[in-house]
Amino acid sequence: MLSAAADLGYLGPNPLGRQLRSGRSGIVGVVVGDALRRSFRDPVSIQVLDGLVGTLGEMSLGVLLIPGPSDPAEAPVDPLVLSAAMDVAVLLWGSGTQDPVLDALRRRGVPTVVVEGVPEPDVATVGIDDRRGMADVVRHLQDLGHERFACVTLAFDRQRGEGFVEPARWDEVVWQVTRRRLDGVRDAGVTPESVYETPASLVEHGKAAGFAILSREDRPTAVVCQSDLLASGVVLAARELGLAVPGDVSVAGFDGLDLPWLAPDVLTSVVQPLAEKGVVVGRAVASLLAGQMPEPTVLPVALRPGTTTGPAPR
Amino acid sequence: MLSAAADLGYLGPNPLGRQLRSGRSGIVGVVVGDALRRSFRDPVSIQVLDGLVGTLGEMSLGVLLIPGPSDPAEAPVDPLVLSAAMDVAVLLWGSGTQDPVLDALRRRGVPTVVVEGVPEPDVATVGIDDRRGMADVVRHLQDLGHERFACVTLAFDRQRGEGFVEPARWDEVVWQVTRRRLDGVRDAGVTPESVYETPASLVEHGKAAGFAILSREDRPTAVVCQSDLLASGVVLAARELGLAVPGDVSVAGFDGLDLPWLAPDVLTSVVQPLAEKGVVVGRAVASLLAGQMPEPTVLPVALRPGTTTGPAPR
DNA sequence: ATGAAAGCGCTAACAC
DNA sequence: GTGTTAGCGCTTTCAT
Repeated sequence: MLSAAADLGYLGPNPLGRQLRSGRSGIVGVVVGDALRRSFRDPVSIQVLDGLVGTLGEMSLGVLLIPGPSDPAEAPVDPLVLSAAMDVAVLLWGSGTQDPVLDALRRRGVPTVVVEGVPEPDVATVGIDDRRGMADVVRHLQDLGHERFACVTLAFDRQRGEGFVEPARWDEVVWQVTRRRLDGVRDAGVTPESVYETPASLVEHGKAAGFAILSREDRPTAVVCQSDLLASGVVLAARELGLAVPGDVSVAGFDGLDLPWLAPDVLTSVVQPLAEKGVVVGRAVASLLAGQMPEPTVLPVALRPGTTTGPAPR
Repeated sequence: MLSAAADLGYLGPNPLGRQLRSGRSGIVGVVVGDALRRSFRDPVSIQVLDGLVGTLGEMSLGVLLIPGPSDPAEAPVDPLVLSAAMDVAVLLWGSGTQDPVLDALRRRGVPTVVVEGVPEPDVATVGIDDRRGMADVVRHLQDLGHERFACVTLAFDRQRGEGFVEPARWDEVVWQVTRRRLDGVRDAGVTPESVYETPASLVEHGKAAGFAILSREDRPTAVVCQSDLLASGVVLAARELGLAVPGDVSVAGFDGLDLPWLAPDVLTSVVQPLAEKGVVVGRAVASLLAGQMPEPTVLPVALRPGTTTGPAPR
């Protein structure tokens, strides 16, 4: 009988019918917080996505990739956000309040998990204690005698500026990750001598920042970066400028990535549990599907001292 | 009136209804040829995916990520392949004939684009001329006087072995990319002194291969690698062994990636148009949706001589 | 036990 | 032009 059906051209149950009937698509829309080409080059997003896909796969849920806002000029909301079938949405790298993507999802009534965003009552949130992690790494540098700091930050907002930012703008940071990590530095009682904004977490931007910061006459003794890729760019810049790390300048990052090509150095960094974050997001998705609103989760981070930080010179 | 509807709890048109009605889900299932954690760490897949997502986005199509076969022990076909709604499927890194994933898609009647696979009449194929590219880079090395070659290859099959492979197995390569690039070496008239299989295109595996190949007494003068990540691992291994590149050993890769952390070296490589490949795949998807079977496409590659290859020693 | 029917939310066709 | 209806393929309910 089954073979008879096959002969007649029946190709198996049509998922569309089941989906309409059940009201469920089995799809989780994941808005990566940026153009895909950038997100995908970012090991941080990748590892979170990996943990997430694994967890969702066990629940027979698929991941629909949705590009986040890319060019400042372009429409901030991808059409898929507006019209794709999805049971739950995940915003990786949730920006601040008043995110147009989040607003659109709210209007559609799509339950949403925001990663690294601001906790709000109607969305699930998963984040890390990055403010404290940043404070920890700055204190580590203070213990080593450092007093003159520069910060290399992620983008402040959709404009994605590149270059030194005057102090007046330090409090006008729209993107939460950038903001919290900058606040962490100040929690340790430090006012950086300079803050350099980068448009994205890439080695090349870190390198540019490193050249800009370290070729000044009055260069700082410690450079604190908001990501490991940025930090490794700064290390490479220092090496090319003939500066010893950490002899002349200490460099610290954030994320706790493996950076084999920095060998023999190991970057001092704040380790965050990336794959676990993906798993926790997956569990939050499951809760929302079950009609529950999970508690906001804040995962711990840990300082990992490496070989790129050392006693302040002189 | 519209606001009245909103007040009554209407949240906009339900995509599920439209999908059932139109018979179209607007979703393209992309089977990444590997566990996501590996694919995502691979800049090659990422760039193709980026070009693909961009092109599909313009057509209002979404990308559903589907993990490929990961562990040899696990089921070779992800449940999503069997039951997710999708209008077209894309197999990145299509293996050989008799791919269980492709068979499953055939049975479901899902039109499919295979990337880097074997052309077959009922599926669209997009690939590159990698066999010829490999022959070109080997000839480049021959012109430099090299006669003693080692090859570092991608995985032969799902077993993903790691280590030297005896000549008897050189013709039993299941995965087509590996096979074609190995054939390319022989097209140039070279029989490698040794072939080293790696389980995945990662710097660390290249490093292991480099140590194994270059610490032998009778080491070759040229190491030809099937990917840039593998090649850069070999370069790092050579450096750590105190060998000069290209003074003592020349190293060539494949893909044409930017590898800033290899600086000041630029890897000699065969450049393939990665993002363009994604765009071409996107166009093939569009053809299939329009009911056409696009011609098999083979994109060109180009040798990019860098600083990691030079005259053979002595 | 097996079988018939209703309805999920939409769109396209048709009637007013 | 505005309104009604049929049906996409499935699952669930209800009747046999």
